[in-house]
Order: sequence, then structure tokens, then C-alpha cells
Amino acid sequence: MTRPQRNTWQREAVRAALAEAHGFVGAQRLHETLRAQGSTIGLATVYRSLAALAEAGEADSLQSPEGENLFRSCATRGHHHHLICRGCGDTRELEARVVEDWAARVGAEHGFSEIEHVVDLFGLCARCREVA
Amino acid sequence: MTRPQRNTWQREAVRAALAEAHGFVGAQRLHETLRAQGSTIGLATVYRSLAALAEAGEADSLQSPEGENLFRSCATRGHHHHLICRGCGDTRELEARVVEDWAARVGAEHGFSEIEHVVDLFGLCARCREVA
DNA sequence: CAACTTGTTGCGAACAGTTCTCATTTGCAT
DNA sequence: ATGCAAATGAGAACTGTTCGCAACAAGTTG
Ligand SMILES: [Mn+2]
Ligand SMILES: [Mn+2]
Ligand SMILES: [Zn+2]
Ligand SMILES: [Zn+2]
Repeated sequence: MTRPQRNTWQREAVRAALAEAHGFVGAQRLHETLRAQGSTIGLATVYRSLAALAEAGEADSLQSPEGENLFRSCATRGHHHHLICRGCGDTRELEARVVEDWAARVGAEHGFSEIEHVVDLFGLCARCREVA
Repeated sequence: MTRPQRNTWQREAVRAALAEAHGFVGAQRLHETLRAQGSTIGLATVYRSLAALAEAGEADSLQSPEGENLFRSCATRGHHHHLICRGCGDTRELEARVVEDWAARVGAEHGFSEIEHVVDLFGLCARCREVA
């Protein structure tokens, strides 16, 4: 499943930068941030590291409406969903038993198996609403 | 809101091709299909037409896991969700009052407004499961 | 600590999907 | 029929992402 991996300062740098980021961030932005801090890390490496973190379950990922892959180092371990502010990117982690149940039930009703679901909420947080 | 639009055979061709497609299709595939049928429609026009249909509510759209924008001419009018077979693309339209309510409630609880939600179910339909 | 093996890196090129530019065409109101 | 703005098509341009590969370096071995 997981083949041997080496510890590099690059991977650690990405992990750290992701942890410091507030909401969901894309590879490019994270790369810019790192370079701005003096790092010499390459963009491809940031992409590779983020993919690795996501696969390892250390980060959650989702697609922005613009089609960019965004990542976030989440506090909650295990399956959960997100409520994301379109304005500032502020993110809340959500439990959703109701939705889990609904997904399982509906899948079964239609004779589908191996159900996976994408459930994301986007909105404007209180602060961002005031500004506008 | 909606500015003047003209009726062109191109738009109608896209609408028709989309209606004949079984599941969700992308612009490129739809363009290939049309060209294969002898149409001289341009790719950019297919993109524009699909975007227009989606905006007009005549088609639903979602992002594939690979980041492609897929469209489908839906039977159900009004807001709904989908259960899509990973194998054959077969799609079922879903009502989900429970989810709607959950989304609205959770959004409000966190002081968010203008909530939008992405809710898609992917699985393996009965037929595709047998094959595997 | 040196030699070695092999995962990892950084760079630029290559890709995929989508949008843009703009000269030309065409719907349609007059 | 005439005129004008909307729409089209071809390709260039853009965006996000992956690839290819030579140089590098983590971790193992002796
Ligand atoms: Mn869930
Ligand atoms: Mn809904
Ligand atoms: Zn906000
Ligand atoms: Zn199927």
C-alpha cells in the first residue's frame, strides 16, 4: 500500500505551511508563500507533497468552483465536511450524520454500492457580509 | 439580468446533443460527437452554449473528479442532486429535503449567508457491479 | 565515515481544459 | 433590403497540473 518514503525538509515545509494556512489553499499559493519566506522549494514538489498529505489522510482536499485543487490540514480526524467562506476562506468543519444516513439510504434504494459523496457548503461569513 | 439572445442552429444543436447524451458529458466530447455527425460547430461555441444552458437552468453541471466540467440535460426541473455510476455514467436525479434543510440550518448556525451547496453521490450501479 | 542504492527534487517542457481575441458572419428589428 | 449588435470559429493565450530527466541526497550497508 504505502511504499518507502524519505523525510525531506521540503515535505515538512509543506506540512508546516499548510498547518499555518487559515483555510483551504492551493498548491500555487502555498508555493508562493514558501518562496516568499525564503524557501527554494520547487512548485512540482509542493504539488507532490500536497497529494501525498491528502493520500495519507493528513489533509483534506476539495475542488474550488474554479477547478483548482485546494488543501487543508484539518483538526477533526475522520470523515467530515466543510462550510467555507467565499470571501475570506474561513472554514468550519462539520459533522453530518443526517447526510451520511441519507447518502447510504439513497444509494441502497437505487441498488448502488461503494457510495462516495461530495458534500461542501459555501457561503459568506458574518464578517465578510458586513464588508460588502 | 438576461440580455438579448439570438437563436442560432448551433445553440439548438448543443441542446439536442446534450439531450441525447445518456449521462453527464463534457464540452469536448459533445463537440466530437457533433463534428462526427457532420456539424461544423466550433469548440468555443459548444463551451459557450453549455454555459448558457447551465445558467438558464436547462442543464445541470458538476465537476468531475478530474476537474472537467460536465453537463446534463435534466428531466426534473428545479433544484436537485445526482447519484452517478462511476462505471457507466448512469445518473439518477435525487430530491433531498433533508439535505437542503441541513445545509440551511448549519449555514445559519455559523452565521453564514448566501449558502450554496455541492452534493453529489457516486457509486457502482447494480449492472456495473455484476460485471466486476 | 565512505560507498551505494534509490527515492526525491527542481526545472522546463508538455498536457488538459477553458477562455479570450478578433475578423467575419448572421439573427432580427426596422 | 439595410444596419447593427450578438454570435461564431479558429487559433492564440491562460490556468492548473503532470511529466521527463539529470542532479541530488536520505538512509542503509560495510
Ligand atoms: Mn459525509
Ligand atoms: Mn440541494
Ligand atoms: Zn469570510
Ligand atoms: Zn453503472
